Amino acid sequence: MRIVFLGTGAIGVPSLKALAASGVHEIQAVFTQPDRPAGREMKLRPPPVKVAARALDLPVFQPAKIRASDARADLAALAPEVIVVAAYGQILPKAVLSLPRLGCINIHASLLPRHRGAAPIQAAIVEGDNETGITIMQMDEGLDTGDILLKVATPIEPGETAGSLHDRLALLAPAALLECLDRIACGTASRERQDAELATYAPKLSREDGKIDWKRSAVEIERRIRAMTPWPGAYTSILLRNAKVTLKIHRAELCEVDGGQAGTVVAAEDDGIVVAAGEGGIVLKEVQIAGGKRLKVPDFLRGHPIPTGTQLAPEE
RNA sequence: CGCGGGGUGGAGCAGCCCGGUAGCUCGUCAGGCUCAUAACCUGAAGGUCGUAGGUUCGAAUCCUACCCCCGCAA
Repeated sequence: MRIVFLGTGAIGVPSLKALAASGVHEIQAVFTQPDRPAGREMKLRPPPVKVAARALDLPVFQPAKIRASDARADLAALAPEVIVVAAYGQILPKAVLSLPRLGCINIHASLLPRHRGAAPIQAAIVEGDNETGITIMQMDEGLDTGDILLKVATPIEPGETAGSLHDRLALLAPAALLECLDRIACGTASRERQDAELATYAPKLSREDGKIDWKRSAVEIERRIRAMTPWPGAYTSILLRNAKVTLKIHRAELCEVDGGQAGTVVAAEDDGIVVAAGEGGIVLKEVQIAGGKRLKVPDFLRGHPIPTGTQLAPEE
């Protein structure tokens, strides 16, 4: 099939590569978001999909707005049979959705209708779901509301972070996508309408979402830490040398704890920094101070002794 | 020119403002104590203080340039 690929985030990269390597599909072009100032120094950085597309020698389009008339004209000129969308980052107008004969197919990183929206992977972990997956759907004008073509589930392992889950899901997508395109080509694709009653919405994350509220239960906090890793990162603050600094938490586990006010350090040993939560306790295993390197707790404690009773996130 | 922190024996840090013998917590090695130990005691090895210049009688410390790491912000 003649395909145009619309994607920006890394989750679409394996799928793009798989399409290119399939032998049966022709990727006419890749549309991705413009290079944006990012990273330190605010240098212009190309999105992951662009890098992959370039490596595959595919034509790349980076319209600021896909709904702009010239961008639509470019698309129309290619006359794709189907458009594949993966974490593109822009809402597609009806004119684009109806452009290809077979419409637009979206790769979504959750089992729809659960976790529609921008941050489905993180939401699945925050909610404590036992499983999540990849949904291939026929796009319509709503936000992730289109008919489901294919779903692939995967269990969420204990201790799994959004980062590791993201990578696994990204690798799950290609097979599902190819299977789906096959069925569409043969006319054997089945469509399942989403049950709106079961829908949940996973809004885009912000920096604030990584802030730990120690009054919540340890179970919730532990999930949040895993969900926010590696981005935006779970963090709290701590008083070191009389200065309040941000402490990023890379790895933590649930633990037993007796007593202790929420947010206070109950013990700080090489085994970890034990913090009392609203209910239960969290033991920090790997942390990072602002400006410092990511450190395992034993190393961190060498240079930053933390007395028992220290209050995290003081005065907030 | 987006803002900011940092590069000091193997690890993590202090010392820098107010130049003048390299320090702390660990680790490593040896010895001791002990039924024994990751515990405790004693001792030892190990550092061009990111790189290159400059100021100075003297620079980890002050000045300049460059390299590398990281937090914020996106």
